[in-house]
Amino acid sequence: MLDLEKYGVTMWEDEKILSFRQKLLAWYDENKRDLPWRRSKNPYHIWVSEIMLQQTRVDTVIPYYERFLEWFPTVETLANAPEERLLKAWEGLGYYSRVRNMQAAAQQIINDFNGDFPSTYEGISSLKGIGPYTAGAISSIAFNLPQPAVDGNVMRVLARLFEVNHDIGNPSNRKIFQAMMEILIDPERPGDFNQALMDLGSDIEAPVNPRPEDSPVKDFSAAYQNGTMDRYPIKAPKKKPVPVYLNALVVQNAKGQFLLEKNESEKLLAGFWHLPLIEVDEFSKNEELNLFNQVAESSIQLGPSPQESFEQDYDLEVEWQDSHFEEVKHIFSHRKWHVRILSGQVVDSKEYCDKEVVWLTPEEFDLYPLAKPQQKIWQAYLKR
DNA sequence: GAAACGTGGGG
DNA sequence: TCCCCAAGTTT
Repeated sequence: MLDLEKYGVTMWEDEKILSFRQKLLAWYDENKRDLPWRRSKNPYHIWVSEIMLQQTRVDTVIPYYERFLEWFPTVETLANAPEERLLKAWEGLGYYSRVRNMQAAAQQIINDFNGDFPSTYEGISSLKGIGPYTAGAISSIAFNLPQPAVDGNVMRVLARLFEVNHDIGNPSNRKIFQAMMEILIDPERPGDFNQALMDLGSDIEAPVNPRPEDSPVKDFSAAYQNGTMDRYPIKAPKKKPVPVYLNALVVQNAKGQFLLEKNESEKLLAGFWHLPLIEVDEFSKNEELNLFNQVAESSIQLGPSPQESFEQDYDLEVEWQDSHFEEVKHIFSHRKWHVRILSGQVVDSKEYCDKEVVWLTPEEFDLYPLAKPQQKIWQAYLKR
């Protein structure tokens, strides 16, 4: 057992702990939100909701949750879903490895657990994509096991209750909050206790504009009593996304079809389809001039233009258009894309290319999973 | 342990 | 516009 005193945390006496549980759960019973996944104890449903809720708001999740269970009503249907369908179900939600990991976990359940959702903390933890938070959440909510579910909300609430002087953004400090929760959690209603803290943390004890005076447990809160609410939780600022400059090539053939390519990367937006993208160091002001006037000259100094690289890589001959499109910007957690659109008509195609490409009419776009940047690029193209 | 991994809402 | 944030996990 972790020695909390070593981390400057003095745990309450037993009596105070009992009183806290009572106060918090009474508040939860009166104020809990009516959410779709709270009407179910089916571990598969709880699992789907918990994965979707990772780093994602409740309002965003609800429609995705409903549709996901229609498309994949059971672990088995999820295990056997084709990739395109899987990504389509998650299209727009972000952090797409979540759904890939879910499918891998569904296959684990079929193969290693005889198709039955594991009912122990250890078994649940063994599933792909389930870390300590999610294992605790499913264990406590679906199986009534006394396991803490320590997420950002819980750490923020606890940091204020106990004036914890450790950065909640540092993963190694998670163990402090885990140890506190192991003592505080209500053994009779662990799922409700965990969810009560999360509800409290997402609204009344929100990260910005909290209303601590409305908290049902303000009498327990050291930070509230000492007037130090603004100091907690301690959290280092995040790094800014790194700018990336890209040219998107929108090329159309004689049939009015556009070239799309599957992202074979295992990383960013893996498996999604996109208009071909060519990264450049930076946008230069004379780039547009290069296109029409100075291709040969610029090639010597700057290397091939994006258009030349594209025609070479895709074995196409393209007549480029002199169109100007609005720059598309898209911010990821770690990158900021600046995308310029270049458009043209295919003059000649060698009908061969080593990339996985497809020619689609705009009506057919819906059949393929397209992430947000691509949707933005297409909209900007249409606006012209 | 730091970095990668999406997107949308709100001040 | 910019910045922060949201029910994290994997590598």
